[in-house]
Amino acid sequence: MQKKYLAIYQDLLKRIKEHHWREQEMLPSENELSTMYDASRETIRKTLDILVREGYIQKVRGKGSVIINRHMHHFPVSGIQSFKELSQKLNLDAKTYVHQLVLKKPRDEIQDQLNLSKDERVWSVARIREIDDEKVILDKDYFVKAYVPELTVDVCENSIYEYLEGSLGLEISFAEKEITVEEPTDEDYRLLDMEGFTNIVIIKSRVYLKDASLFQYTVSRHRPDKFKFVDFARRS
Amino acid sequence: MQKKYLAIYQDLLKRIKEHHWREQEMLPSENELSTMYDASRETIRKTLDILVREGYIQKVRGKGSVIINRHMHHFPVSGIQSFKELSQKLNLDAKTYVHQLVLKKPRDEIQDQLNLSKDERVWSVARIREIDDEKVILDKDYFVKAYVPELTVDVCENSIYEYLEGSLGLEISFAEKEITVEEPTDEDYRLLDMEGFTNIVIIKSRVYLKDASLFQYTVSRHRPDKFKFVDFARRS
DNA sequence: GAGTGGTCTAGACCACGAC
DNA sequence: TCGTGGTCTAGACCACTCA
Repeated sequence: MQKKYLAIYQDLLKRIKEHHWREQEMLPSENELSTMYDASRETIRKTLDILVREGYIQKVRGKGSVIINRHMHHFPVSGIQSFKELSQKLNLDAKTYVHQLVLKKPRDEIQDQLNLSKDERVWSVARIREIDDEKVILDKDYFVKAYVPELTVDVCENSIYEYLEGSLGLEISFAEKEITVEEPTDEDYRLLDMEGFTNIVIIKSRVYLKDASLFQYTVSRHRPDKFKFVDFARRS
Repeated sequence: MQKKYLAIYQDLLKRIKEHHWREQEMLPSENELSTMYDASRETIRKTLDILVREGYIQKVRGKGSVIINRHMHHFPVSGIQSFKELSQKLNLDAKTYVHQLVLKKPRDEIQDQLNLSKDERVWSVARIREIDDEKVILDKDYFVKAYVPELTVDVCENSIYEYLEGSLGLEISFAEKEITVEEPTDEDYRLLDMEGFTNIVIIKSRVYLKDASLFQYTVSRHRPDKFKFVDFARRS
């Protein structure tokens, strides 16, 4: 049997997306849902927790669960997503060029970011992303060889994540990201169509697997006009 | 009695921060914790869920809960925080100047962002933040009068959030944020020390209360060199 | 096989909101 | 007072890891 709380979650999510309830309207109470889905109240609460976390509903003590009007649900751009997933969702005219693909001992900064021992090697990939025929993103990925033994230009051109999760069976779990804005380097000017822009948005990520091992470090450099980030945050 | 799962959470968090366990080390199992704290396993799981959500531990099925090495725990800059909380945590030399404080019918964009009816009024506050004697942030806040009946220059100079949560008893619950980079306006050049910078980082937020009502819209404009954002994201 | 976390249950009591 | 969500329990079975 598949997980009950996930099945209920998917059913509720579907109904929410189909506007089965208006925004500001109340969901059925936990007890009602419990009867409706033939599940214990704790199981219902588990599914509602997901909807709360994802910003679809807000629970109000003594009243019920309110459907939230979420402006930003239209821009599904946060969280952990591959460039391919993203460009498909947003229906972008996107191309990827592999600029570099080598297996080597990384320089100190990368070694430090990935907590590597002296002699470990990493796959170093540099890719240029073209959107609407403009080169606007430079992605530099570093994968620990212990987790990713092989990597080809073909895979890098298509989708590394599809390969990692599909063929290698790696399970990505969480990531830390840091966003800053800096001056472009010579390399940025050389590889990207910077037009008049004199700043570049830098997203540095450390990506972890399900067993909490760190396997990837990425530096993604975006031309500022093509950058947008959305976030949903709960207080404490 | 205070909530048991929160008490346990705080105790575990304290121990983690005191490096009671090394990174990569396992926490005691859920059954052991259950005995240690005289709590049911479900209660223990509830406290562990918080630690997982906040990125302190990662659970691994069949093994246990691993302490995560979280580089970014040193930069507590994400989530919902007031400028005062932030500057205190980061120990900044910061000052705030109130540039404008008026109660008025907002312009269309604001009315739209706050889902307001025709005649509702909002407090419109513009504040300039100075860090290390440079004016680098321009904050424009809009508060729905129905929730914030009164606002004074004094409060705006100190901390509006302290006033809202302390004196008014409002409970902030969650926020949607959107980060983009744009060209500075004349106003930015006039009010901020833009030095040579030709871009500005814009953070737009909608802030909601515990009952899911939208009460604040904010546009925060940062000089790019003084901007940094960190994020912790879980996959699906 | 023993131990771990993941799911699920039925029932209890509490705090809060609405009437 | 009644219904809501919030906390907590004791116990069950499953899926997974490791020796």
